[in-house]
Amino acid sequence: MVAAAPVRGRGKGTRRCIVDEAALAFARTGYAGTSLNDVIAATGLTKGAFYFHFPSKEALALEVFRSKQQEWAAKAVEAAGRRERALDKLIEMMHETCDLHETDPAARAVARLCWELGENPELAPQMKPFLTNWFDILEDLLRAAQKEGDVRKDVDARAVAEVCVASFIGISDVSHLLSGNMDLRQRAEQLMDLILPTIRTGGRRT
Amino acid sequence: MVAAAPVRGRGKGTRRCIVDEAALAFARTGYAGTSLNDVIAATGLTKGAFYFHFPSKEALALEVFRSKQQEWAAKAVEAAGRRERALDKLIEMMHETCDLHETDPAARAVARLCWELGENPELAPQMKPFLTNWFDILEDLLRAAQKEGDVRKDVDARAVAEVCVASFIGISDVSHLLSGNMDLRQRAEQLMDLILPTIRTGGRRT
DNA sequence: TTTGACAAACCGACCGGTCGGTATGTAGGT
DNA sequence: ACCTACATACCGACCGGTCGGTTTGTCAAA
Repeated sequence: MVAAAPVRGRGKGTRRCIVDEAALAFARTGYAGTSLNDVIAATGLTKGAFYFHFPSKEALALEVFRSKQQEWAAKAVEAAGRRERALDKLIEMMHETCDLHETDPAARAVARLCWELGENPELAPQMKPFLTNWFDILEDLLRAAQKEGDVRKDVDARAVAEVCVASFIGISDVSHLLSGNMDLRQRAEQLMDLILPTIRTGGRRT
Repeated sequence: MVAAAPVRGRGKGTRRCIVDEAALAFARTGYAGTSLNDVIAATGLTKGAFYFHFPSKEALALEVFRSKQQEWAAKAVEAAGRRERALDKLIEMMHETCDLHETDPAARAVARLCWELGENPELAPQMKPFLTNWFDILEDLLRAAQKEGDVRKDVDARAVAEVCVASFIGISDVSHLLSGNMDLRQRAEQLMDLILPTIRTGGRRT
């Protein structure tokens, strides 16, 4: 009819395309605020094509969540590899995450879907690991930093890890609303300027 | 037709009822995820009654936002009044806010609506003051604490204020997802344990 | 090398239901 | 008589999801 159509990526590529476009949409308008029609229109496909690749809107959201989460974690691990000392790794990961949020508008989808789908009791168990995994990663780094002598031995590594993750999330939300993530790095550094002196070896009081 | 109905609170009370019920719904399912029918059903009213009091769903959300925000600020001011020193006022306000979130499930509506409506460019200007007002309040308290000698003179009061607000928001989100706000106080205290030593007079290093 | 069977990938019309919003009616206080 | 404060009934648009059908790629038998 119309020159036989462009024969899209034939399968795997199409699925990727849907996930990427959905990530953008979910990041912008949230899960409930995004209609499948929007996503489908953005991909240039049709409803039939979509439902061949995904059984439901919820399944799409879960895939977006998993996919973007993994992508994020991979970049963080790579960033950590650029440093030797554990405390430097932690800071480097934070900077890399700032980069990611500044560069990729779809990165926000992870957090948004986490809160929104986490409201659903049967989906919450799949959302919580997003947080607890980050808790674990930072806790491990902080413990290592303690062994390396950069962090005071009497700090509660787990507590600090959880505070750091939660605070960063709050900061990225605020930065998104107030400046469209333009000042994310600055805010993140201000956070670290407040926390690091407390946990670093050499100086400070209770 | 149906026994003339109970002649509800006749006006002002009905409006309040709608706002309260809507706040609960928005807190639970967000703006896009909440249907007017849900809210209306929860109030026991009908659509006609709702649209007598509010011109649109958006107007309702804005009223919920304003109302809950004011309620929150009032409690914070009252809490601050219980203390003498500015730094104590700040901490007391934080505790009061924890109480509020533990007690009132609708308190979350403020933050959720702020993010969700803030996405709308023409509504964002009305959402941002929610953050900047808190920034201002904490900044003033920190400056006062500096004058009272509780906070080091060389700390950037504005920066600390913004970090505190943003971090607290992140912490309350995390606490909500992981424990239904059960551990909010604990997390908030852990945050302060990390930040206060850095800004307090007497000890610490750069 | 052709052909025919089959599966993967995609199309687009269509479904019941729900959405936010409107038009009109009416009971009761003043 | 009039206005407030509701109830009832209804609207078109759009929602997530289904379905029958078409096209395209794969591969084996002839």
